[in-house]
Amino acid sequence: MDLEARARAEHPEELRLWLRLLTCTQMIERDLRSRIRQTFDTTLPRFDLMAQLERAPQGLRMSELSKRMMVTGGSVTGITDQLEAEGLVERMPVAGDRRAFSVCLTAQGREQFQAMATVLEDWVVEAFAGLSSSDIAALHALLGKVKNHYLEAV
Amino acid sequence: MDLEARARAEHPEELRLWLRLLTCTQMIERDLRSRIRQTFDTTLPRFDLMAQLERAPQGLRMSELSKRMMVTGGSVTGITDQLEAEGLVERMPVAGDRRAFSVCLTAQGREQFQAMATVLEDWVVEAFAGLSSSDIAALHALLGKVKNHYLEAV
DNA sequence: TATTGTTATACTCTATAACTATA
DNA sequence: TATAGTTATAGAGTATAACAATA
Repeated sequence: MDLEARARAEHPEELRLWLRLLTCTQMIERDLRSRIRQTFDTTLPRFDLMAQLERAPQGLRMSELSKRMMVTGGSVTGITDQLEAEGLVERMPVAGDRRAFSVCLTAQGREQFQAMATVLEDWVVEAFAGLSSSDIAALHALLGKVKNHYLEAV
Repeated sequence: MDLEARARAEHPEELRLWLRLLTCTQMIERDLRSRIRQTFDTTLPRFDLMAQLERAPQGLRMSELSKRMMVTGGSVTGITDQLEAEGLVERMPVAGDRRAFSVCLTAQGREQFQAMATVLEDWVVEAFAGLSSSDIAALHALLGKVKNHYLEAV
């Protein structure tokens, strides 16, 4: 067995795991994306940004959104522009730093987010209908390990 | 508690699981995408298409690629065009159906794929370094449940 | 001099729908 | 009439880098 073949044989489990993780996520994501667009005329990144804000009532800075959504600043600016134009979020000045903004959900944005989240949750429940409660907990915990290790490594 | 609040309270675990699944996948995907582009000047969907072909030495039809990659036919055509222009894949005629093609890796494509896969595997191993062997097996099995249930539901 | 956020550019992927050729 | 694949269009997301304003 040559070096390359050895390298492949040594850790095929991780690669298989990655491919399966990617498949599952894309499968569900494609479905949700299609439904969310048809039902609410919006996109997953826009929903994601609103979800971040919903958990941060005091608002988040552009840089913080960028970090949490794991997207570059330019993308956050673009998505925020769209949502602001539709009156769903607003840029508030930050006391003590005139460079920065705090992006907040408007009342309308909060209302629309709640409506979307309710429906989305039903879809997500469907997506995981093959799992028992303990399966869900186990999967959540394992992915937590992946996430935490990754964040520490960076 | 009104209906909406009940709906949200009844299955918050699924939504949390979905968000974590999405986060983990995007985290790893972003990293791999960046590395694969800088190192090999290619993209994940292109790699994915080549990976599908690597597992199917006799080649795959456009429609089969579309199904396995879970993207529309137009996307497959576009990616195949690029790869064919670079001599990495080729469209072969299918005996008995002059409408169809069988897309195959060329010798050069197979060679380049092996080189990429070897390096990518190391990156993927890094990504899952927080998991033990049994964790990996468990995660793989749980995602398998998700996947199979989803495919049956469709 | 560093940081916050925006702008400009270019590219990839994606879906949709209309289209051609063949079955 | 249905299927395989292509084309055309339009849109979103992304990265990069240059830029403005402020720290």
